[in-house]
Amino acid sequence: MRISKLAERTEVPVPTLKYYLREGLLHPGRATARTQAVYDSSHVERVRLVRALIESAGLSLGSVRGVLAVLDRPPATRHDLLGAAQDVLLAGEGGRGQQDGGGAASAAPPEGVPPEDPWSARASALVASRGWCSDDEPLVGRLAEQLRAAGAAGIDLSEEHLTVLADAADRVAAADIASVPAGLAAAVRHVVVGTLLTDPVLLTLRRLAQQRASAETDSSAAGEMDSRPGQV
Amino acid sequence: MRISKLAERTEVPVPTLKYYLREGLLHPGRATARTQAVYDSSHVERVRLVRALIESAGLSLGSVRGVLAVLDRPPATRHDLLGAAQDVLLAGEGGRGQQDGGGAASAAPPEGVPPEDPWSARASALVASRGWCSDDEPLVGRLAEQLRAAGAAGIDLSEEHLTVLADAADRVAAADIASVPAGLAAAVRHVVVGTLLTDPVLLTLRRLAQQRASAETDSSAAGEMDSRPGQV
DNA sequence: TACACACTGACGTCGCGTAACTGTGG
DNA sequence: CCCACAGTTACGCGACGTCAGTGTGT
Repeated sequence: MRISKLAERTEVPVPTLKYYLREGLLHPGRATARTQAVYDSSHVERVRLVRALIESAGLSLGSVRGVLAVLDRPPATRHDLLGAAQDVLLAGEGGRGQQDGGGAASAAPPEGVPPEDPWSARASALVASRGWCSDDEPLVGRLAEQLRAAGAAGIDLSEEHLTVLADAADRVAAADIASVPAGLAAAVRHVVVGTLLTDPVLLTLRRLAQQRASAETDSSAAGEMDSRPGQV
Repeated sequence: MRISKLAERTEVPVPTLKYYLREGLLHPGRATARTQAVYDSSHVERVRLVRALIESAGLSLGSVRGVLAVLDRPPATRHDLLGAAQDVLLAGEGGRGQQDGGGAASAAPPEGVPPEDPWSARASALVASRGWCSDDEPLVGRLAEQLRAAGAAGIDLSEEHLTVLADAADRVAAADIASVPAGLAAAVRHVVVGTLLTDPVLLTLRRLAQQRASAETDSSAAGEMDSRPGQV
């Protein structure tokens, strides 16, 4: 098929397809002449994948490029698979995370162990208590950063709450891994793309469930209300 | 304190603070003269909150504005609380979601019920089976859209997998609601900000747990590997 | 005077497309 | 001859700041 057909089948405008071609998000079609190229079902799938990652998972084009790179060059072993997949998943979902701390002058001297602020400590403790691999610096660091942000915003997660989150993550992850197909290429695709695309699903479900949970609490206690808007 | 002190305490540059002031993300300081204003701890908290929502939750400034509006004008009842909170949470996290479908000409006639594609049906069924309020159109619609995106990208969630996600969401939501403080203003803050800031935590934990789960599977079966990179 | 501040508008950068222009072939 | 296409460059737009100028108080 030619590009206009591809545009029609994917519901993506032709100029955008050309843009993706230029950006390397879409592999070139097979040229039949110097001004003619044909595209096949792989292109359709690719475009749909790109759109899903952008629209649903909220990835940037750059992150999508990284994902595609992994999918195209699947790692050789299943162990490498997860590593590569995690690298990609780290880059995805916003890309913001940790810039330099610049914490001015921490009181702690530059000993062997870095300052080890309470958030990092908590993150490490959680990971350790779960038996999760603690040698994965980037993810644990990201977790610490997120806990720090929550704390700075006035949200202090109770230990129980955090445990529930970790427990939920554990169950979800078990199901994730259990549903991975046998083939290596299919596996990497399923892990990476599946995780990225079910992340928003999980969050939506959380909101839906919150409504329900809140409705129950709501009906049980309906008298008390003090609206003191001062506490920001 | 004056603006330079505020900048120092929050580690946000003065021009950026002024920008936030202009954009209405930060309430003005109390003016002591026409060229002098003082800021207090509420400003410090506010800035930290804004930064956390932007950096950790990945919200846009516009979404942050919406969140702050709800925090500043908390709804009158607990029931309204959840509604308002959900509205905000819908707007947050990217804002992309559903544009017009433009599905050309669906075969189904324009009967009372809209086409009801399989993804919407599945979303509704899931919500119904869980006993979640099914009258919340936007969240269910978003869920359907996310399922559709996953399907288009070649990810078909099994019923079991989806159930695990929903189950996890249920447990998390119960913990979320259980940890809500008594005061109305504090409650809305906790629900909205807490959810937004623990969303990324949950996703990070999922990744961490995936590593662990994968490592176990990895060690159990280590012989089979067929790398056929053709399948996209 | 010198300085910090308030306020304003212009400017810059990056991501993500869109549109316009110039060929070339069926 | 016309139209669809390939390829390239230019342009636009929104988001997120950053800078520089001007005025005012201490």
